[in-house]
Amino acid sequence: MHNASEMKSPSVSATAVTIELNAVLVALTANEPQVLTLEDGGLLPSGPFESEHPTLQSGLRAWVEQQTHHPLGYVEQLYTFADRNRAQENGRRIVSISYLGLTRERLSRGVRDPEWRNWYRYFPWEDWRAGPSPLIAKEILPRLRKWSDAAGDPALKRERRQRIDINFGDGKDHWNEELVLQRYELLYELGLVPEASSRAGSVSSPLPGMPMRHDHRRILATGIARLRAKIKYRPVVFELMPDTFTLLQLQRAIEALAGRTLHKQNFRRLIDQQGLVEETGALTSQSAGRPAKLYRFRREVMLERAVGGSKLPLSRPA
Amino acid sequence: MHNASEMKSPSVSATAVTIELNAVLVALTANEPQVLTLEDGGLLPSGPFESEHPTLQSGLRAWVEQQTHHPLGYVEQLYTFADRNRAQENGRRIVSISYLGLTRERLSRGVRDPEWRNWYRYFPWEDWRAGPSPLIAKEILPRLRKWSDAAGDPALKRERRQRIDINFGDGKDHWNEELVLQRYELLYELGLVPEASSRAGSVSSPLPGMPMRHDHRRILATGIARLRAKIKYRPVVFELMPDTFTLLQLQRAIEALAGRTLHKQNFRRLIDQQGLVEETGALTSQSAGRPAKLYRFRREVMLERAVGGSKLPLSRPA
DNA sequence: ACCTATATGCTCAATCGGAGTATTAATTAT
DNA sequence: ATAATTAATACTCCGATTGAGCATATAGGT
Repeated sequence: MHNASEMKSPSVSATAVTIELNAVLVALTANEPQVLTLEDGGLLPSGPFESEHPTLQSGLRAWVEQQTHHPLGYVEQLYTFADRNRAQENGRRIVSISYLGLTRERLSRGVRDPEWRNWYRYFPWEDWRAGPSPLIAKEILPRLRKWSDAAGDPALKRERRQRIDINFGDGKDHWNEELVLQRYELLYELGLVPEASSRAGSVSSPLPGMPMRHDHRRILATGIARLRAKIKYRPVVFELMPDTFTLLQLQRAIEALAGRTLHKQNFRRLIDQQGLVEETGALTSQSAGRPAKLYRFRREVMLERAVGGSKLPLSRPA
Repeated sequence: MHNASEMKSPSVSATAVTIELNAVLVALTANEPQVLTLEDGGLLPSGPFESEHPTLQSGLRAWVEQQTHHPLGYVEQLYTFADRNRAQENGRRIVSISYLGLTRERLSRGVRDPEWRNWYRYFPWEDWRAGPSPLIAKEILPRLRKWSDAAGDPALKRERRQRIDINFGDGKDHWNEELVLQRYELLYELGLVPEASSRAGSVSSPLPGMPMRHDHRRILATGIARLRAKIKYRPVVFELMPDTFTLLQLQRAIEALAGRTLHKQNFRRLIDQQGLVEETGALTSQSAGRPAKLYRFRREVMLERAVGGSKLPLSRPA
């Protein structure tokens, strides 16, 4: 029984840690995905969790809103980890809890430090809107192939080749836009990003793409990956859209996040099948081309659609 | 600039907290989903995070394996939260980080305290393998309807009805097996589970289904929900299966986790389309019925399949 | 009057997914 | 032994979904 009680609650002597909250705050400006950064783009906003906050999320909201003077919309937890490479002055371990936040407005516009940056500056190879990223074929794949060819064991070589294939495809097609994190981790492992420089081999001329301090670029990758996955089964894009918008604007928004172009007609078919939006009655006036209808998000569907498509071949209720 | 530096790292005076790791350990025995519990089923195994562990996951593995004397297979993080209702003797806040773990063997069999329990003892309404759970129509829906009918505002009433519908359907069909957590939370909100008794209204004769202490049943719900979602797009079931198995055994395993029955023929079609398994050449001998082929999991597919199906109507690479 | 840029409507074929029928091959009960 | 029972497997059908395009409509600009 003593064992059990040891398991059930931390002993008083349990290690004390400090909680750090990190935020990947996303907005869309001019059809470009933006993320809020600090210190010349080198850090994600982060702050301590103080015990007066009732929950972690409220703690996060508190300092984000205090810093940005703007309400924060949708928030979801990303991941928690204990950074083994960081400790505090007082020796306490730091545990980082990261969040993804979506917001409609550009916050603190023009201000120098909290600054919005296009997330593709950090991950240039993730933008396929103009076709397969040339960076992959020209810079990345050659180095990855060198790595897989360097494997002695044929089995290991096959494994490495497979891993490259899954993550980066053949440079042309078979691109899975959700693997943002895995791709970053592969590049990190091979020392192809500056953040990896403290480890083993030196960085052999790092790839294009801005680094961040600590593991903030990894956290950003996690956030992008999560968002790219989520837009497929939850109407979260609307958190980033203005109240009314045209279908093309909506399409461009999703394309910006996914880093891929969509088939216009099929996209429209999908949208109205899902009943996600309704016409406002108004039309766009300015700009070239035929005026488009304006739509608004049907907030009701947040309740209607439980989604969660089953890929399981269910049987009849009998 | 001072603002910025405040944001980037916790001040030395930042609140100290204690980390508690919780585990939802799952195994399958005789086609029933089992979860490891302590103290007569009232707690999930949990232990403190000590700073000598390089990562959170290794900390988790360490004490789980020390307690159960068995290696732990697949592990994934579930959620992190700061329980507002709990504080430690020394006043430190407790932050709980929960994990889902899958294991092939029944650990410490027959031992009294770490004990495996069928998870449907905690969530009887989640088992639809024998058809729509009668518990829902007889016990749950009547009480939920009382709640929705009690709403004065018609808009509120509609909202409540919708919420009931999404989560529990009409008692017959439209069941979404992934909403384990949302359903539990709804029941909790309405005070229909014993754990909610400390709050507002007293519990009006709680529903069937064993409670747990603290918020462990909520954590369990999170784990089940995650696993039910994951088996649809990742080959995690195999972490719970023996080395070789028949297709029916595999089907029963998935049915146990999902709480629903599958269409046998279509299930088989799906499995071999995906190329997840290969024949061993052997057949089953004992037991009634025509002998079945034995299969094994093709570990290679872990690499092959990046899966992540897109529901986006992509356009051609142009 | 054209040209260009969008918005929208519709079609067509391939594939997928849900449901069921039919047949084969073992074990168990009578 | 023979029939009943339990599984395993093979196929078929058909409606819904999805990927790709063609065609037409409606604006502003030159």
